[in-house]
Formats: sequence, C-alpha cells, structure tokens
Amino acid sequence: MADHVDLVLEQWGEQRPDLDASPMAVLGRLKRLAQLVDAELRRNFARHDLDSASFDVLATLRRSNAEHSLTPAGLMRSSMVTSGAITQRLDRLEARGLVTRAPSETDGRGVQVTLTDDGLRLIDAVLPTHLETEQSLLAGLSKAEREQLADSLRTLLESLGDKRD
Amino acid sequence: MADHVDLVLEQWGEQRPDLDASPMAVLGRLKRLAQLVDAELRRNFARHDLDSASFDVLATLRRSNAEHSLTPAGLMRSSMVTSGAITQRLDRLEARGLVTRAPSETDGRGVQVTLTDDGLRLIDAVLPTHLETEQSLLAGLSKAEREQLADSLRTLLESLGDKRD
DNA sequence: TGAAAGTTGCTTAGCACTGAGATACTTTGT
DNA sequence: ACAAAGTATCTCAGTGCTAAGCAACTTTCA
Repeated sequence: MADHVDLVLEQWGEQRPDLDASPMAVLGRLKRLAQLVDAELRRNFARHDLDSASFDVLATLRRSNAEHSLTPAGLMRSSMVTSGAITQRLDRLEARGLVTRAPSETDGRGVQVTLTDDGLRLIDAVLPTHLETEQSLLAGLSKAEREQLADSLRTLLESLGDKRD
Repeated sequence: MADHVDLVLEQWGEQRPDLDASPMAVLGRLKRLAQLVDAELRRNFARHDLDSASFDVLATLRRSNAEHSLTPAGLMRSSMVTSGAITQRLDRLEARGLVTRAPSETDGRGVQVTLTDDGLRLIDAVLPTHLETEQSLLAGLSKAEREQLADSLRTLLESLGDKRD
C-alpha cells in the first residue's frame, strides 16, 4: 500500500522535518502519473506511425466540427503549446498529406487547417485503440472512483482558470 | 462549472457518438493539469536560475540521505527519464559546481553523485518557495479533498505498477 | 481617416530529451 | 577459472519544444 511518492514524503520527513511537503502528495503523483500514461499512449500511437503531438492535432480537428477544420490559433488554445510548435506540427502533417492549409477567405492573416481523407481515415483507425488503451489504464479504479477523480481534477482545473474555450 | 475537457467530451459526443470517450474525463484532465502545474513551477525555478530537470536532481539528492549522495542509476529510477538524460543533467550541474561525480569505491562501473555546499545552499533556498507555489496551486481544494485526491492518484499509480523503490 | 495597438502565423536558435549503441566492469553458472 | 549474461554509465544523432522576434494584416479609437 505505498507508491514512490510515499517514499519521497517519508524522505522529506527525515531530512527536512521542518518543511510541510504535503502538497507533493497530490502534485508529485500527478506528475508521475502523467509521465506513465504518456509513455503508454505513445506506444499505441507508434503502432500507427504517429507521435503524441500528431495525434493531438488530428484528434482536435476530428472532433471540432463536421468539416474537421480549425485555425492554427484554435489548435494552439486546445493543446497548450506555443505557436511555433503548432507550425511545426502542421508542417509535418501537411508533408504526410494528413492535413491541408488554405488561406482564410475572411481574414488576410488567417489560415484554415483541414483534415484530408487520409487524415480522417488514420485518426478514425487510431481512436478505438486509443480509447481501449485509456480504458485499460483506468482499470484499477471503479466507475464511481473514476467519476469522483474526474470531479476533483475538474475542480482543480477550474480553480486554476481553465475554461471551456 | 465546466472546464476545457467538458467541451472536448461534448464535441466527441457530437462527432463520434458511437465512441465511449469517458476515459478522457480523467486522463485528459490529468494531462492538462500536469502541463499547467509544470508551467507554474517552472516560473518559480527560473527565479533561482534553475530548470525543472535540475531542481529534480538537486531535490532528489537533498532528500535521499544525510550525505546527499546517490548513483546516476538511483536518480534515473526516481525521475523516470533515460540514462542519457541523467548524464546530461549531471554534466550541467557539475559544470555549475552544484554536484560532484566520484568513482564508486566498491563498483568499478559505478559513480557517486554528491551535492556540493553550493548545491545544498541553492536547493535549500528554493525549497520553501517551491512548496509555497505548490500550496497555492492546490488552494482550490479543501484539505479533505486533497487527501481524497491523493488517495485516488495513489490507487491508480499502484495499479500501474508504481512501487516505493 | 490614420496611427497605434493587437492578432495571426511563421522563422530560427538553442535546449533537453529519447533511443540505439559502445565501453567497462561485475555477477552467474558450470 | 572462465565464458556468458547482466549492469552502470556515457555518447551521439535525431527530434520536438520554447522563446524571441518578424511580417502581414485587422481592429480600435481619437
């Protein structure tokens, strides 16, 4: 009944008993889990010749609307990376023929990114296995525990200013 | 009462109602939170001329034992990065005079990494502000909510094989 | 209407990580 | 005692990100 973070907290208690290291019980685990989950999801993406960044873009386009189309700024907001990262992700996806970039009709600065047929086929092929992988990662939690956990995480996200956007 | 992940789930419900996207309620939030928290902690580290990777190494050495000493392999286990990453982190810290590398006395292959006086001073200066930052990130949750959240995250970590190690 | 401020997407340099592989040493099993 | 397997650390090429800055365009407001 102990994970790596329990050890870390114990060590802090011995070496720096004057400090209150309790926030690490949440944030240390959060970081560690995110790393483990990422590594597992990456393995699934790799089976389809994808990386996490490409999946992120394709999935965001796929769910956004019936046209599977969005601006780079919209992709940036959704993925929380910088504009430079979005440009490079789109460069790679465009080179593989999975998305297209077209100048916006209304805004001279703007670009419209759209999933190609190949892109749509690929993301629709990966999605079911992706969700199976995610499901299996959560197998250690009951449905009720998952919902409670999701609620706590949402409360925390909202307290940090996360919005629907 | 809605965060970005609520929007994502809604969009999947519209574009792919056949899929069960519910795992994203937990894992999507986990990823998003980890990114937000990382960015905030980074800002604090930067005030002390540190990055997250360096803080990670210095803090691990600080809490490990009274000698503040560990092998690269031990650091690797704790931080979940590859051996190549540890080598490069140590190169940087050694160049700044914050840690030393000495050949192991018992194992010809081994190396012993130890915090220098400067390294100890630095990490002890950063730790209090780090914990304050973490505390403030969790301000949106009550003590009971934090404990419950930490428990759920530990259950999940253990189900994925995380050990005290 | 025109200047200032803001927005959008792209470019580039620098950085830190991964993954594969090399080297040196230790442990295991016969 | 010795070969085979295992372990510890480092090297290096490739990759993807950030941060800063730029150019083109739009919005705001006096």
